[in-house]
Amino acid sequence: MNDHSAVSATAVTPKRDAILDAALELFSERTFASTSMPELAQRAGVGAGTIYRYFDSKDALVNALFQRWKTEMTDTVSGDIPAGLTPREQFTHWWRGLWTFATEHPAAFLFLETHHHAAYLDAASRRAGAELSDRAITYIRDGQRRGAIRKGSPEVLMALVLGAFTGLVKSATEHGRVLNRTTLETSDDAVWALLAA
Amino acid sequence: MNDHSAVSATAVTPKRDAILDAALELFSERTFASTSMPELAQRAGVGAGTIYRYFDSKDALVNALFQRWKTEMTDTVSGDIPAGLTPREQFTHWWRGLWTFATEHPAAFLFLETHHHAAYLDAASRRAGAELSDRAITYIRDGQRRGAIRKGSPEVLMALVLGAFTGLVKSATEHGRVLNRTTLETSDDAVWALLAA
Amino acid sequence: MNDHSAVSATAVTPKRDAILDAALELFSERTFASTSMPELAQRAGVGAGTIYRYFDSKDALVNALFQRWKTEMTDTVSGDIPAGLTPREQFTHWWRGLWTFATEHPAAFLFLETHHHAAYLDAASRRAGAELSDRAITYIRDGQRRGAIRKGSPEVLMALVLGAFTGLVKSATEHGRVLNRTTLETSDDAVWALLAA
Amino acid sequence: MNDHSAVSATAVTPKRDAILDAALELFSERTFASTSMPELAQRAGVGAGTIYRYFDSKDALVNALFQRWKTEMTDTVSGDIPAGLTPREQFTHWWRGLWTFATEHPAAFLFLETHHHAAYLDAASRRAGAELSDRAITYIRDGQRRGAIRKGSPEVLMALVLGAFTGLVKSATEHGRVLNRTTLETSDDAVWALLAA
DNA sequence: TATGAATGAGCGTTCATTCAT
DNA sequence: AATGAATGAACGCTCATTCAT
Repeated sequence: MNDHSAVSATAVTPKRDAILDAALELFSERTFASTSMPELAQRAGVGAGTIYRYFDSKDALVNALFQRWKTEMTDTVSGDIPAGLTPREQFTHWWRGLWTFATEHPAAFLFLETHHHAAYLDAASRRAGAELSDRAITYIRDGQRRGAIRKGSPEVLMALVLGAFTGLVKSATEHGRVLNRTTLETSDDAVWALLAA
Repeated sequence: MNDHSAVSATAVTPKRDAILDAALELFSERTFASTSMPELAQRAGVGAGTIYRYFDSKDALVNALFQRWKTEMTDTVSGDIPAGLTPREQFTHWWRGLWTFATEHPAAFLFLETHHHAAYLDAASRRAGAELSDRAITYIRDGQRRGAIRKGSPEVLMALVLGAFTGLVKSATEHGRVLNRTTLETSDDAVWALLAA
Repeated sequence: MNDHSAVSATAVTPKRDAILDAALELFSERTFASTSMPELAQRAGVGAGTIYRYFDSKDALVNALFQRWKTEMTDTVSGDIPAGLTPREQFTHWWRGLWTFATEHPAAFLFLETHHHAAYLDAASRRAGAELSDRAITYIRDGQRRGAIRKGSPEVLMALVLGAFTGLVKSATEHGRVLNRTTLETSDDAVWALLAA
Repeated sequence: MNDHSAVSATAVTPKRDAILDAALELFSERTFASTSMPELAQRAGVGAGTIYRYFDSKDALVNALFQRWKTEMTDTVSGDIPAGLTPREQFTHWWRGLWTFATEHPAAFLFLETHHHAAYLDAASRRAGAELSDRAITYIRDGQRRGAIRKGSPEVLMALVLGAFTGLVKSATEHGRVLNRTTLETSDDAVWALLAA
């Protein structure tokens, strides 16, 4: 069992990072199942055996990658929403957070989306995956209590909102467009209308 | 090259259908890449070699499957919208059409979604995939002209709407829920609010 | 799980036999652990994948081989000892049986000897391996009761006798000699002296 | 080429010894082929690279180990047989020597036996392996000349005797028994009967 | 001298595809 | 038309060996 977890976060582990970076590229270009370890090794610029110094298996690698980026996304999206805002203002923080993450790390966003349900995700990955949803549902429930968000199952509303954002990113990726600020603001208004009471 | 194109559309080709049906089951249970041809042959109740009488390769099979279901979905969703309706009424037809397809063929809906970007899709599949989007964009553009749908890029609005629906279906699947009529009506209102001027 | 056990014993399965024959050659020339599957496939004249139609794994193959030959050896050595003989006469049947088997199937004899304790042998192999010993111990116990065989632990006496025979075969193999009839008769007398009361 | 041959025999080379000791343990627990160098390094408490300061390769290591223990066994078994004894008395020295070595170094005894024929043994190992046999054959030939040992090929008689002893040790090991003094004395008599004229 | 991270050839095994029946 | 035994390239992974530190 290795994962170099004892190494401090500031330690330089360039090969481990090169492997994770190459994995993110390949798993979002193709998929996990259709990326081979030799291919990954080559892209990372390491020997095939080297991957196994850092990760126990292909599955362990994809889980480490998933957790790393899901945590980053959760922090970026829901990490620093100030208290004392109206639900409408909070929504803009959420939407802008999603936009920031998807713009800065488009491959990571698509990787997380594509691999969300995958059979090879372990308990830690599933827990990491649930955190952002949990926070969003809390936000929606609170907004409903304050009369700002429409009635209905918070899970359904969240699914609609996150689905809409995902649709936006995929569409932009497919057509080679970027998510510009105009799109951000238009969509912020439109999706808030979906949510508003 | 075979695809039985000489066989008339109404001819009964039970093995071909059995193969496509088994493929849909397996590709949505696991994934395309992690389904093997012998496995597929067994599920379809045919010999492994028989698949190659109907499809040139595994890739050709997944393309045929994609086109079959994308066509079906396009027809179900946008096939019979009566003329002379308001944009709001038309939207309900669209949304109900999506719901009908996703409810009657949940595996097909998820299969189409999952494989939308896949590298192995050929030109015909991509064309089939674009048809529904094209019709939706036409609808949105028309609604904007009539002042019923909010301003903004039709592509973006469509991405938001289809993304929202996809989010709904995936969420239901993940939590083992079905898309009931209440959810249908609640979401119809909410998503129309997203779209409405 | 395959092992073609449903196939009748008289069915011709030439590839399966070719694989087992090649495995016997290689496992006795080198060892199980240092024989590779590609090497084995080549020696057997089949593709590497073909081995896996007949055996689930390398371990399953070595177990099938062990059981096949241990059964054959048990039958040859202890299968047809007539009733009503003196212990001395019975001993000659045993010794001649060992000699027959080791002469007709020298590689099999060495393979069985070398792999007797191996960690990868399964329960069925261990059971097959114990049968001949059990019969030999019964013979010794009976000879002791009749006063023809010397006192002492039957297990120890059997270990000495079978060990002596094994030493003979290994020595012959090492020096490229065959076990001729003179050696057979000399050793029959000598080993009976070991056993006799 | 290294083997520290410049180092005097009495020099303390604790790492080399630690490596050889760990190798004996592991090669008798599993086998040579299924013991990895990193595993061996860890058991010996040295770095993986360190092994290569003392031994050129895995093969060189197993040869060094073989020679070390074969020499020790030869000395223990045939090193101090006093002159002027009868063949019967000498035999007891031989048998007791084997028993002493196998009791004090059971892993070494089994290692030597298991690797006797191994393809990777070099000329020096084969020479070391032949020494004890040569002395035993000289003893048998002398005993035959004096009329104390039965007629027949000395090689065959030696193979029977050493084989019998090996069978005894393996049987004891398999059943978790030790070679006690009673067994020693019983077997001394029995095996002398095999040898006696 | 000693280390252990790094390598890449080679392992056991799978699977898309072919072809004799 | 249909089969499924057979293939061999390619998979995930291991390990003897090297070499920068």
